[in-house]
Amino acid sequence: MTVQGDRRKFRREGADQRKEALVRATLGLIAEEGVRGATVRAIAERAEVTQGLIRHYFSTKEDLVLAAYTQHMDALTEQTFAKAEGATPRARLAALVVASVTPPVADAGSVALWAGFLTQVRQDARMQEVHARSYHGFRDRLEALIAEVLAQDGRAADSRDCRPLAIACNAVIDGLWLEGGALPDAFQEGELAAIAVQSVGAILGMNLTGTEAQE
Amino acid sequence: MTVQGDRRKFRREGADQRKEALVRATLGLIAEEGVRGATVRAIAERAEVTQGLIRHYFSTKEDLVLAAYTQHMDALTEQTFAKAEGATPRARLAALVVASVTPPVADAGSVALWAGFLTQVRQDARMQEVHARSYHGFRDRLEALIAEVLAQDGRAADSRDCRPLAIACNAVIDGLWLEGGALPDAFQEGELAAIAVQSVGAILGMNLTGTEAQE
DNA sequence: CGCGTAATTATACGCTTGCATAATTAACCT
DNA sequence: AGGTTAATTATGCAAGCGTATAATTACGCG
Repeated sequence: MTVQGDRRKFRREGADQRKEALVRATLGLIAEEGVRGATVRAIAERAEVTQGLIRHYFSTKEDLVLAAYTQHMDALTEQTFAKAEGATPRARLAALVVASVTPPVADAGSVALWAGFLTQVRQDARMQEVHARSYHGFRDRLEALIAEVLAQDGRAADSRDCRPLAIACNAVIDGLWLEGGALPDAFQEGELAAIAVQSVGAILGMNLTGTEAQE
Repeated sequence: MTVQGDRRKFRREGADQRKEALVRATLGLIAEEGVRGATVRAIAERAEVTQGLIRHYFSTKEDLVLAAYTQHMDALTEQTFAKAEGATPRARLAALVVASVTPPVADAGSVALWAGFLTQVRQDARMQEVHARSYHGFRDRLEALIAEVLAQDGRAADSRDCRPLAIACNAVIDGLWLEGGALPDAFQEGELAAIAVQSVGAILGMNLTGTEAQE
């Protein structure tokens, strides 16, 4: 004769699915409510489990946040480069630039997420590592693409020349990404994309406008 | 016969001085420990008062944070433009660009502060207002300076042309400011400044290099 | 000099937080 | 089938949070 209170029914799930659900819940909460809103209880509720389960999969909340940060940054880079398609290197670069300042990569939630994590990046060595890896990962791929574009034009394309260009292009992209996400109403539809393509073209000394649609 | 416990001695101060001390303590804590570390108790301790006094000057902690944010952003803009001196508009622009990506404007604390506040910007209408005012304040002054520079070269300088240029230049500056602050060890001394001057020059279609030292 | 009052301290309350631990139960194994 | 065990829930705890309120005290003013 069991007491049979109104104890909650549940299904057992694989560790990976549960972890991912918890990570998703964490990201959603930080994006919408800020780091402050991402409490253990709120995360559990959004993932439709009870709070104790979090401890079963992540030995501490810090670990969960680290996992969430890693996934978010990886997804951001991947999402951006996935759209960098085209016949010519120049077209791929233009497409990449446009994708960087256009939803879903550039939106208020992504920026809020990024900013929310930055605080913890300064205090947690593991977070710092993910941050550095993510930044360099993006920039190195950007530098490689820039090198391709320059080579196509018969211009010097070794790293000494390309590195500062990549840093500069990355900065414009980041700046516009940030401002678009933090102040969405300050710009017209497509305005940021046009400015981004124009500016990256200027920095590289070539005309990139229109190339994202070519071929 | 007073009980005379070891009650803390204190000095009375003007409202302005106390408010400013509390604001300074708040900014310092957010920069160093993150928003999480800026508790009422920690702020009071750093300002060398007891926590009750905060409520005497700010009716809520939110108000204190708003005051701190306002002061920080205003100081940042002011600090930057204060260094934008020079005989020619071109020299002033170059100096402004360099100052934007050089300490004390660009440093880890300032960036951390900015990121820490961004969360609250999305949730508090008053914070949002300060954010928008601060961004546009900086960009409008930048646009005016760009217009001067273009006019000197005999180029068109109305707002339709200058606005996108100002947005783009602002973005490079912000991007480099951000990356320098968030990842200080990834760049060499002066590297960001050189890239910034180079890139802004490219965007505006002119050579800005070296002008910050001229005259 | 002593009185009044605003500035400051002291204390406490109710809530939320992250984390620990014990009780339960769904699903797999033979 | 039924026992085993890992996944999940339920409950509790100590610490820290922002805020409220009452008790003190420094200081200007007559």
